[in-house]
Amino acid sequence: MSGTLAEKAYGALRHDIIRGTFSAGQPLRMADLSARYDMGFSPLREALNRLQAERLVDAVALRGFTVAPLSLAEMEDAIQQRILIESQALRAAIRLGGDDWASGVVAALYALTLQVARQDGAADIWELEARHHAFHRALLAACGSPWLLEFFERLYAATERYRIPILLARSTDRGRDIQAEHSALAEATLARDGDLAVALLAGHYQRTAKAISARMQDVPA
Amino acid sequence: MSGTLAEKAYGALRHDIIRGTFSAGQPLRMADLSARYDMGFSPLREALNRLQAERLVDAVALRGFTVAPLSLAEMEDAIQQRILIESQALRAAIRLGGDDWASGVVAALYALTLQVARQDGAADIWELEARHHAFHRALLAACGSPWLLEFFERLYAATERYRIPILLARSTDRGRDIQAEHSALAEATLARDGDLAVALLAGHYQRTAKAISARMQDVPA
DNA sequence: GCAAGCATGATTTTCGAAAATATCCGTTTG
DNA sequence: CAAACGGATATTTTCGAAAATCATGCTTGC
Repeated sequence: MSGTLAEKAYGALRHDIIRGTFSAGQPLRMADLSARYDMGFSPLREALNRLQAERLVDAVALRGFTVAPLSLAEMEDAIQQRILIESQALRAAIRLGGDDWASGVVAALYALTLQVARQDGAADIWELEARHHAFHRALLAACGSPWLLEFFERLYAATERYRIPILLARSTDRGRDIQAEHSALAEATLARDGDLAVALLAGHYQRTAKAISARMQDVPA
Repeated sequence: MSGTLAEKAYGALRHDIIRGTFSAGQPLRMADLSARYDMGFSPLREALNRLQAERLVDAVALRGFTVAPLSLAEMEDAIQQRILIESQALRAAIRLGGDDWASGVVAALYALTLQVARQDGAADIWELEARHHAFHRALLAACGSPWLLEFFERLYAATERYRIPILLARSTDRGRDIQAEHSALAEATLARDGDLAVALLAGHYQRTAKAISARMQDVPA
């Protein structure tokens, strides 16, 4: 029923890095990880190598692994390329998507809206984040290009690391109604208005980049 | 002076997969690899995990690794996304590149031309391929985006697997002067004519896709 | 005083065997 | 006869220890 230990290690490490359990730049020592996840070195090293290929961890020969650092420049690059990749994918999905895709978008937006409305404990921030990811993935699902979808996942993971501090601070971005942006984006998409949808998507991400940038300069570390 | 065994394994396996030493779909058994590369399982598994993250090998839990299969659809997708990624990167490089970048392009084109002129033994096909890769990389080097450059490398590796059979067959593509295409592309780039350069780049790749497609239907296996 | 050399301990990397799981093939059973 | 079962073999996956390398701090020599 369950997969291998290496797969569990990959999932757990990826989660803990993206969600900020391990801080950027922190060294990941084999002995510590072995104790934390209760497994030997072999599955851990396999997971770390996969994460290195995804640029979530850095590795130096004979000096082990560290969590990949965060930088304003990398974040801005990642957001800019997200706009490029996702604009292309969104136009393709609008062109190719059928009813299954359209109803998937509606469902994902609705599930996201439900969670946004629930303003209870901070624990649900992770559920909110999962649904946010699912919504953006649903928009592109019908694009027909495995490569675009993979690049989307890579860039989403890269930028999620930067968004977590904002989510945790619950800073309701003065004046920004993110859920309204999501609704408008979904509406334009379902109306098959590619130009408008892409414009809304780009605006959405540029505002996100601004918010992250502002926060990173406020709280450098 | 040398790195770890895992790094050697990664480089050797990547080379042997891209260059076609291992055929697509072939299972990669640990015992065989251990004998072939003269090392234990640990460094091999690390290399295979990295290659799995790059989609050059497939893995199924407890059933080991196989060389990722080739398909016409994946090739066409990869080429289409290369056009997207590299067009964006080329425009940025034209905008941002300085003298170092420009002379790098000239040097890479010249080195490629020298090798094209040498029509000697088939052994030099690999040198030709290395210089071809270097030329395309040089065009984009100044784009300023690590993410675009990484996607370029990923897609280049993916499409190189499809081009190898054509290179080996030395089929001089009836009527196609590839080196003239490279020269024209470099010329437009150095003249900072983004629109022309991007158009030439797209044409270059679309013709390549056609040639691969034609060959794949001739020689299905 | 201070840099270079050298033990010492910490950490990563690799190996070889053991454990876990899959695959094959002959047998049995309905 | 087909399908399910079971044992033997092949293969992957994981562990624990050994080997290799790095980091630290002390000593030595100038």
